[in-house]
Amino acid sequence: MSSASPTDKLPSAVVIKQENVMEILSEAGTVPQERAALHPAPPPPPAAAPFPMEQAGSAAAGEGAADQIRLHAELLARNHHAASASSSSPSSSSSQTPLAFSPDHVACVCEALQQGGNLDRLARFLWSLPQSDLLRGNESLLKARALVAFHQGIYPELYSILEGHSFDSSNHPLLQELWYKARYTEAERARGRPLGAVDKYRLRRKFPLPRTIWDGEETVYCFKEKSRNALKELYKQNRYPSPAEKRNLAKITGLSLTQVSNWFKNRRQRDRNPSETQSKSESDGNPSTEDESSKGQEDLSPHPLPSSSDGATSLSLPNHMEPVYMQQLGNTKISLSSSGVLLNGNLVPASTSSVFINGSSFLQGPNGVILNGLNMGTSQTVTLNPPKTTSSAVSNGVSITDILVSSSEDVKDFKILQASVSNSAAAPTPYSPSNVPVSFPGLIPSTEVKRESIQTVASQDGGSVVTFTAPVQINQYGIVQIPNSGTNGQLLNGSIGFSPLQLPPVSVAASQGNISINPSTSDGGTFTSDSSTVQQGKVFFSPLAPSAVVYTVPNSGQAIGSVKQEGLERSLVFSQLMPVSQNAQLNVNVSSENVAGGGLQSMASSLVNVTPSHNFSLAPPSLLNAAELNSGISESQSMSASVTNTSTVISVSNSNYATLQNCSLITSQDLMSMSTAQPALREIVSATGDHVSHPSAQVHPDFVREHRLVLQSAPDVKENFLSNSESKSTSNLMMLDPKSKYVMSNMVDTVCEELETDKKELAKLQTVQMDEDMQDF
DNA sequence: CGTAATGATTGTCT
DNA sequence: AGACAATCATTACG
Repeated sequence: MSSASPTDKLPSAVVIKQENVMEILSEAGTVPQERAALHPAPPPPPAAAPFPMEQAGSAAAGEGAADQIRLHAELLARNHHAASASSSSPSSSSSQTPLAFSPDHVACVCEALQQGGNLDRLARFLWSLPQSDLLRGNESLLKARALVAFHQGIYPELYSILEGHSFDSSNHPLLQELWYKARYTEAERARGRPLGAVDKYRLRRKFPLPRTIWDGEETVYCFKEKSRNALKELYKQNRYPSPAEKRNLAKITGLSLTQVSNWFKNRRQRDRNPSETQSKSESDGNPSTEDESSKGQEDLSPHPLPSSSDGATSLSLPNHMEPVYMQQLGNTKISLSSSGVLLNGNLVPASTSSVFINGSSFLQGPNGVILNGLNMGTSQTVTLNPPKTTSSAVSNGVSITDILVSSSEDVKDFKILQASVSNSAAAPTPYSPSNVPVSFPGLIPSTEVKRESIQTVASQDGGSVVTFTAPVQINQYGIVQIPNSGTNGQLLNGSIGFSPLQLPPVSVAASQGNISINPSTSDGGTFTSDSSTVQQGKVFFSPLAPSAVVYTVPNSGQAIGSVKQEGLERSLVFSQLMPVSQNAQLNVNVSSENVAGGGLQSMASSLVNVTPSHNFSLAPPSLLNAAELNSGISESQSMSASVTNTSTVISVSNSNYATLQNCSLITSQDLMSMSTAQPALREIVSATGDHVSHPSAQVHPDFVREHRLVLQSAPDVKENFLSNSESKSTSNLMMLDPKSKYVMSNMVDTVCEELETDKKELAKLQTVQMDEDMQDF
């Protein structure tokens, strides 16, 4: 996502030809060279005064004024406004007299000169301008001044300009670049050597962009942890995913197809050459060596903790029990391989028989139960205990941490990291592990645990019991609240605890089918339709909106609500399953044959307030899953479904799309909006088409999507615009070349012409276009 | 500031 | 077109 990097040059998706402008400017007898001869000396240093006109009726000023006039005359003459231009005498441009040209004219000229890349001339022009209130807030002028300041190396002036005026977002890219480049240049001069990438990065950090030229939106370079986990998981299974798999993964992770491909590419490369990266953690182990499918059995086999081969004992879990590994990465951690569950966009690889349900993280075990809780409070007690031999349940109530129990080779990756997501109450402040009691003393090898904050996780022999003291709430991340609770408020992050979905590995392996919970559609088909490409046996839960599921533990009146897991029985106790948000409907489509077959069934049945049928739908509508968005984009059929129910964003984008495409006549407003959209479009394009900067932000994908749609439709729009404008003989401002690039043609002509009618629009338009071009500066 | 980890890009090969 | 190797760029950590 290089596009996100501030230093990256945006691809010149929009190219404005400068020849025309230059021709015009030089045609009227003032060839650039001539000008150079006329004005061999650079304008007075801006340091003295950016707009020296006031102070000087000097010859130099007069000369500048003459230059200005000449310039304007050139421009205007071509637009049949020679009369007005000629009427003005050189003296008319003095400070005492009103502007010979309107601010729009001045802006027009500034833009034209910027366009032509003739900064020296632009500098002279600016220098010649009188100080006028009319021009004071003129953004084009300010931008021109900034450019000139940069060009002349007067950086304090540049910074002052950039910080002193809140620029339109369309100008941000250019001005940001000026800002950074000025910083770089200053630093280079100071150090006397070229800057490296890291040096530049440090400068960017040291001199953050002023908000006047930056919307404050952070760029994200690294992928979300859950995305990486999903990638890793698939990688373990298949180092060479098919295009379909990549697409699917892209959907799941919210990454672009290119990013997914890049990731695999890099991963393979780095696994291949472990030498270059000594990172032990990497490799995920031995990627190449294991073919997940073949390794399935191995994966399933527990990996003893480093501390003891007999992990079970160390955990004070039954001996027969498989070792449990705890892992937590960011908001989510995935581990395992064979059959998986996807919740909230998190891919949970299927392991032998484990189900993860979690808004932002989950626990996984070989045969485990995953309960993840955030901020459950100290009172929360989780008990784990694998009944017979295979299953184990783990629940954590850590305020910041999620625990993931995994079964296998992921051991290397197992780490407990600080979770970034928690309920609102959770402060972003780093927590200190020391404050948090760890109740799995032996469970977490110190070497593997980076940060641990397991508050109360206990395991008991005798029965897997997960206990929560009352109230559990569901926060936006899916925290479940338990009604009836007494005093202690507890939050379960993860929202749903599935205790006993654990099935013998066999049953899981054999069972196939997907469970999908689609937040967006009534039919829930968005995911399912694609699920075929997904590995069988996986359960997909698309993002649980802030609503999600309410998981109530009966008997909450008791000190501890409990979910009991008994031996072979797969019982799951859900006392309440209620939609928390609007329209929230829980919709789970479970293939009949499926899954965990009995397991799920039992689950369903045990869910109170849930239809016994295999289907329940979760339709939390306010949020869209990135995956769905992507699917919507790539696959039109799914789009309609999404649109109906979920997000206004989508519908908006659709409407825009339709509008753009269908409009036979594009008004100036349309044009403007399109133009302003370009920066965004360009960003997207540069980002290999679709990298999402903030995949986590549910809204963001929408944004991207929207712009993608716009992007798609843009060519048509432009063409329409062109033909329309031409037919109306209003202007010929922009043209599209075969490569869909903008071509500024006869810019000055048109601009001046337009000034008569639609000055502002054109000026802005032009500004936008100019900005695009100015990237090269 | 050095460095590790990792995402992106480029050029080449098949 | 996709895979690959080499390399660059960004970010974070100490």
